[in-house]
Amino acid sequence: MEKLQNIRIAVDAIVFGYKNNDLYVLLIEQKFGSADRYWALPGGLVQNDESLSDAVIRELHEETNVQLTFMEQLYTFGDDIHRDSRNRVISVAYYALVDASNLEIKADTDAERVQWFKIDEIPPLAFDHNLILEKGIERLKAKLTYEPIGFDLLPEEFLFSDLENLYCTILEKEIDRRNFRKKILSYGILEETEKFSPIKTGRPAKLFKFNKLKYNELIDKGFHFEIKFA
Amino acid sequence: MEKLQNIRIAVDAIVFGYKNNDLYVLLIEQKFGSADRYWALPGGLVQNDESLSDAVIRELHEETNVQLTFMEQLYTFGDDIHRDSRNRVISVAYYALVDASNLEIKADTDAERVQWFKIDEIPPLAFDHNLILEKGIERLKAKLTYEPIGFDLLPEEFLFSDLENLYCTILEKEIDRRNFRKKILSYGILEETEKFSPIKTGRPAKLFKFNKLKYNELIDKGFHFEIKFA
DNA sequence: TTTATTTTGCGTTAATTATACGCAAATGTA
DNA sequence: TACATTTGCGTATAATTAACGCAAAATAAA
Repeated sequence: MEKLQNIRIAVDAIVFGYKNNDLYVLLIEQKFGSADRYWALPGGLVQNDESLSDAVIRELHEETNVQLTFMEQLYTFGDDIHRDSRNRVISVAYYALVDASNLEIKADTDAERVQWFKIDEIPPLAFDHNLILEKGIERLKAKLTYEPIGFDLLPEEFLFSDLENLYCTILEKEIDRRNFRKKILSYGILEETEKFSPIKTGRPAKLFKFNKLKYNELIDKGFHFEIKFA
Repeated sequence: MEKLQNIRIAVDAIVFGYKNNDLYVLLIEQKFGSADRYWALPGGLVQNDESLSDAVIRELHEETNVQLTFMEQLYTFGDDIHRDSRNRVISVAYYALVDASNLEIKADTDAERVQWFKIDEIPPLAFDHNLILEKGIERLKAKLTYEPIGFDLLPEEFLFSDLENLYCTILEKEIDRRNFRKKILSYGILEETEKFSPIKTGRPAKLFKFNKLKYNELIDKGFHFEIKFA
């Protein structure tokens, strides 16, 4: 007969933030391992009476203060049976977005440090977390082109140039500013505010808001969001 | 301190097949439960020393003879902690494609029946398998439009009208036969054979083959497969 | 006070792609 | 021989995308 199943199940979360025209990821460094310290994605074992998504929320709350604007399951990593050298652990990875523009993460505790890392300055991570992160970035890039999740990385009110820069930097592509603006505006999912940017150079720019209600209405009518580039 | 983790991990597989101009799914009915018998997706618990995808392959092999042409992880179902009434079980769902046109599934054993079900004639399934299947169909539909996985549901050599019908029936949309043909041919990923269809009505039609090598070459050059409809 | 500099916001045109068809060719059948 | 059926190729038009031009509104410099 089969041996009793002895596999642990964990969740890990990729938290993406965008600030200063760069994409960041939230990492933690556990200190109780004393010997080799590694930066890692926030996460941990799932509790018996807890749903997977609740487990992610809990782990993130324990380690950070971040207010998520979007969260979605990414992939389950369980093909490498030695991804954790101590035990067989299968990890259900999630990725989440936050408005990092004016966000405080929790102060470091005795147990761990928490820090934002630029996406192109990621250190070697614990377990297979570099792999997980890679897959997360891939997914973020793809999703950005067919769902309006870019707004979840920006403040409630933002400049058109912010949105444009977000797309350029994350997708690592050049886009024509004017065509981009025309396209997004044609969808009718942005609301113009009366406010102007506090920036002191060039022509003052209006602040815009994403109208999620309007977006959902359009979706019901068969609308499909899409941003493509050469 | 935390209670020891007591969560089981299983895999389930949606096997899609296409024949007679209809999409089918492979279901099994376990008999040892005696009382209430339910049709269910093939699957089972993951073994300690086995990768997730190996577990799927093994379970499918135990229950069927199918030769997979495509397999991909779909989603991990673990938000409903009572999805299995007996134990907490988290299921990693996969979906796979086969050429069902001339395929024998295993004969029914004492333990279970195996059968193809038309996608619009699915009975109530065990656990949350109807939900899993729904998500699988959604994914299949989406993927069909941006990756050439339709060929994995067809025989090695197929008619253009087969391919066209496959897209029409799975996506439940009408398409213009001539524009569809033009579009696919323009990609240069099909190979014409010298053979003709054995069908005895209308003008004889050439058999085509999907040239995967050519497709991969194009992908490397930045090609993007896409089939859109009104 | 003028003159650059910078960034926004709105337009125009050409190139490409999608859509909607027409129609002859090649077979089997009445 | 005429007819029904399905394939295979083509063409005209509409719609969308891509590539730019340029004035407006502010600050900074001369």
